Amino acid sequence: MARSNRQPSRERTSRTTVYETLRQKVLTLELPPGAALSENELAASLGVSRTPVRESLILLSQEGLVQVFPQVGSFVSRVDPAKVADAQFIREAVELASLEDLPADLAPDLVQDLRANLEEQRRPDLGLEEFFALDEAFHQGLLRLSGHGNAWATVVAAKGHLDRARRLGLYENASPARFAAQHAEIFDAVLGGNAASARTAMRTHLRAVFDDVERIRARSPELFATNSQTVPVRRNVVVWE
Amino acid sequence: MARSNRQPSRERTSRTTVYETLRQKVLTLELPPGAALSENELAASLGVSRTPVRESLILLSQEGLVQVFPQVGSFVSRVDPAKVADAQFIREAVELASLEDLPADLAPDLVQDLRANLEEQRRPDLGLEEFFALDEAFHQGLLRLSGHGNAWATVVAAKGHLDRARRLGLYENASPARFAAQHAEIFDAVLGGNAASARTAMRTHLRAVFDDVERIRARSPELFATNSQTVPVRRNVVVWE
DNA sequence: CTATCAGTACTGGTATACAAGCAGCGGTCG
DNA sequence: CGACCGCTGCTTGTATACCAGTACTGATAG
Repeated sequence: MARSNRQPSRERTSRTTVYETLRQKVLTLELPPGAALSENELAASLGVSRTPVRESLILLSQEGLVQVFPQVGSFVSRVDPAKVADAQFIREAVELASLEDLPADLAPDLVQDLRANLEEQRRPDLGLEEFFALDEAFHQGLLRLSGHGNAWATVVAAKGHLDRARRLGLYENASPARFAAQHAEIFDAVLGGNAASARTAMRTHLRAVFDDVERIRARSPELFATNSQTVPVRRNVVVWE
Repeated sequence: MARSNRQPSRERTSRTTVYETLRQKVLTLELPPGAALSENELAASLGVSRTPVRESLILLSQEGLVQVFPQVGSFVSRVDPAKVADAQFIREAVELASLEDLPADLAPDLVQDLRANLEEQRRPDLGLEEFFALDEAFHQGLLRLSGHGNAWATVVAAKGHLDRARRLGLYENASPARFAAQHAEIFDAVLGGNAASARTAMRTHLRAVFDDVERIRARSPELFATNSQTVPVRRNVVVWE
């Protein structure tokens, strides 16, 4: 067997790379909702054994991004509108609350980072994935302003379903410019110390994508969970060679 | 053909029981912060193989309750004051936000549950663990009133460090009566439709334990993480028999 | 033709074997 | 005496073997 580059020195284990790879593929919809994930197939394609793959799937399962049915199969979770709503509620609660804790004088370096971030968002040739990365950094940066940057990890863990819905929405109308403008509006209100309008702008912004979910659902229902209990279906194993 | 309502027949796996057992022992401080967790020892004592134990430790590690150092060992995380603060912030944000979403007419059955819960909390011979269980149910019940019951799972995942600090505090003064009274106060304000006083009462309540953390830390510093980088130390393996 | 029922190939769950790294002990050599 | 260095026993990481359960397939009986 070909032995891959062995370098498990510290913290960089096979499991972490497999986990990050799979998580990214799920969030970017490269692995679409409903896709079957075979531990054996993933292990073979990633060049590792079942163990790290399996442990990654367990982690993703705890995040709600993957569903594991014993003796049946593992599947990318369909986007659950209820979970999208939950994530929306949590995110709004946390981000709005952080605006209340903004200090009188903001940390200059954090402000500078946010400014540069907004500048990047205005680039006309921005790709969607680039915009998502900037968006993530922007919102985490806002949390940092009030000293609650670590809370972002919790928000991230909860908003997997929301993120996939967001991507579905952006893949359709593909207009990050509108969100970039909203970001700038929030930022200006924060800089001006106008807490009330910052709250309003933030709430408007966070609900913009959320309101699109039903529209997307009507167009691509197969990506969403049915209200009834999700049913695992083993796909036909028809291989031509 | 009607597809049979397939429910995950074997949700009860070794891993889930091991995970729940370990998590409970960590939260109740039966496994105190800093304790060494050997996968082999745990497997032997629980009567299973390393696999489910290991997978449980990975899950607990993702929750921040356990730290795993490759090739060194696994340890129960020391209570991190920063994470306690993060959990406090998130919990306060979510629970206060839910109060804003309370419907005009509350669901009668949920109200009845909460009323019975509060009645239980008044029992004079209530044990600490019983009180904790009631406390959890009460707060989740409040979230349910506003239709955000599922958000509790996210709060639970984030508040592991906070819970351990709470237990440390309660083990000392052991007066759940004060918290029970605060619960009743919140509930009365909710029933009366007085959103403002409900918010105030909730905030006061949630911060009561939090303010005790520093006092506890002064008395039992070994249970808390040092601000400097935590250093894993392999304990001496001296066994007399 | 239809219904039934084994066969079978797959699934994830668990147990086990082996690999690689860290720390302390104690002998050895300068 | 002191620095070094391999031995030893532990740790977690990974690979693999085996198990129980499930669903599709296809032959077979009615």
